[in-house]
Amino acid sequence: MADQHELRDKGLRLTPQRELVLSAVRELGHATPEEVAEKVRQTHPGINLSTVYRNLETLENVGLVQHTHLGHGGATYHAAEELTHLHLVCGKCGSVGDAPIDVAANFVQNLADDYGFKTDVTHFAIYGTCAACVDK
Amino acid sequence: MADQHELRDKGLRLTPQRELVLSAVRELGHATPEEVAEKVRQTHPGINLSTVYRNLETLENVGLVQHTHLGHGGATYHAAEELTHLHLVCGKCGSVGDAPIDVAANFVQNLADDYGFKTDVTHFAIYGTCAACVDK
DNA sequence: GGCTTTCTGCGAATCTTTCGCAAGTAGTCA
DNA sequence: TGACTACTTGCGAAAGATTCGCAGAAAGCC
Repeated sequence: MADQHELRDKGLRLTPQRELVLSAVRELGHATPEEVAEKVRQTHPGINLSTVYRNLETLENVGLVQHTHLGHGGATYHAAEELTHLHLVCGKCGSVGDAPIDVAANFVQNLADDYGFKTDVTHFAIYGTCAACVDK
Repeated sequence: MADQHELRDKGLRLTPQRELVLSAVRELGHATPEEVAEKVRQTHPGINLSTVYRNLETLENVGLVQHTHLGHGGATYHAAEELTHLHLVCGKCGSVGDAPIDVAANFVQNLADDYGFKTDVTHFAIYGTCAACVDK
């Protein structure tokens, strides 16, 4: 794990808290700030929620993590390198499925062609009803 | 305006507050609860924010309005009959553009075919960078 | 080792949304 | 029209999420 280089290269100080926040995001796949804090507390019990928020923001500024809106209110964070799928959120059962970004390829292309809009499909979840709930 | 029928037909009582909330949503196109409250206060200064929230929820339950996530945290509300477009939110300048749902037609189809997922494209905004900001 | 600047922890402040409760009122029935 | 009941409103408080200010801690640099 070359956290040391990654963080230093971005002009950030290397603190235990910061490294832990970053690796928690990577391990969790997607997580709310609250979940990240809980994960980090397993190895560093005293960490403060404010610190988690601040580090998520900092890491996002330098491009190491990104957040996505999965619904309700809260954002969830991902490691930037894992953002290769989009999220299918079911409004009925609340499940979150994944789909490769390819399925959106021509949608993205349409928006680019017709509106000059450069879409980041991963930023917002795709809302709807999952197969299981449709069948009911 | 046949508010009277619409609301009564849904089994709701016809209160000035409720009518005003509904017509505010219709006039504003899309608006946060706070904006709806502000609009309603122009004609009914004493209205309480809780009342706005409760009415938006009630109106949503009977299908007269719907909410969409445009970003940050808050939801924005639309009149149900106007939900014929999707929202293109620019992460740079914050502008919200519209596009007909047709541009997403084959994306929606892909998700249905491959995942059995029935997509409601209007519920979440589409995030990205608008033409004006791309050019910069 | 000492210095400067950036972080962290902590508590308080904000903001948004929800709740409980008592008073008000729309719709209903005689 | 007058009373009755159930649904609504206003208000204040509560809850949850996120941000801020500040003082002490510690990372990186010489």
